[in-house]
Amino acid sequence: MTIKEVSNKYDITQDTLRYYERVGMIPTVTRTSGGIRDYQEADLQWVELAICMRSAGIPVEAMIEYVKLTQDGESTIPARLQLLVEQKENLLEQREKIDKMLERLSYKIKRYEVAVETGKLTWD
Amino acid sequence: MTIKEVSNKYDITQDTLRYYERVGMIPTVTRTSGGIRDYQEADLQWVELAICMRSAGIPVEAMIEYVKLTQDGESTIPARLQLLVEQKENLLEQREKIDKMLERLSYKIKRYEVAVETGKLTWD
DNA sequence: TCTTGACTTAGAGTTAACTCTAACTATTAT
DNA sequence: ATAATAGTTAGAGTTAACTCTAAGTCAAGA
Repeated sequence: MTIKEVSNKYDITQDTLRYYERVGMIPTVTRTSGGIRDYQEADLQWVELAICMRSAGIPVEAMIEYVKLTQDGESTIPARLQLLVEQKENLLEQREKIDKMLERLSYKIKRYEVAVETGKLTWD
Repeated sequence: MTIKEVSNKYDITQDTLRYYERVGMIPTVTRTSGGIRDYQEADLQWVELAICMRSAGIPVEAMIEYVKLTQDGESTIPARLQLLVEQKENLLEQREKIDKMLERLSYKIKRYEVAVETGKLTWD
């Protein structure tokens, strides 16, 4: 699969795909004899993981560290486990913050809905 | 309340407090006769809202827009409502992404836990 | 009165995560 | 064979959200 196809498939720019590879957020992608990227299934799985992590807000740095560890063999499994557990905790924290804000928003929205209906702002 | 006290209370730098005010993320804070910030209860509520929104990942731009609308009287209530509904939808989307990643992380973590116990990586 | 420490503003600098540019090479269609 | 298209790298530029610096003002204690 060419970089263009991958770009379309995952709706991500070619620049970003090259950037992810360059900084080590995904391992080096398979090339053709001419040196052109030719994404294999394994490469695509890395891309997909990278996109998923980034969209959840996990920093590029963490992903780079994880990729490094996977390249260094099975002795790094405990370190990988620790890294993933840390990121999971971060995400749980972030979800807490979002939930808190969602509640607050719901309250304000209800208040404004009443105001729009009645023409008057009520409470506080 | 001085900026220092607010800074300590909410664990946010004085620089950031001034920045929030400067860009209009919170309305202008009450001053002493000498021009020094003297946060009143209403000011603190804005600060708290700003911190809550930012920690949930709502962009500064959206908050600025919201503050502008609140300064422009009750005629802007429908616009405020729309803004808040949009932000709520964004947060729900973001939470979805986090949940997806959390599931993925849990799966990987389980796999690595088994690997650490048995000394062997299983599945895929 | 003098100094210390907290405050002020304006504006420059930093960081993360892209995003773009330039100069070049390779592949494909005519 | 050659033009158009798509790819390559190295490195500069951009954006959001702070964060820091400089130069100055103000209030309280020795």
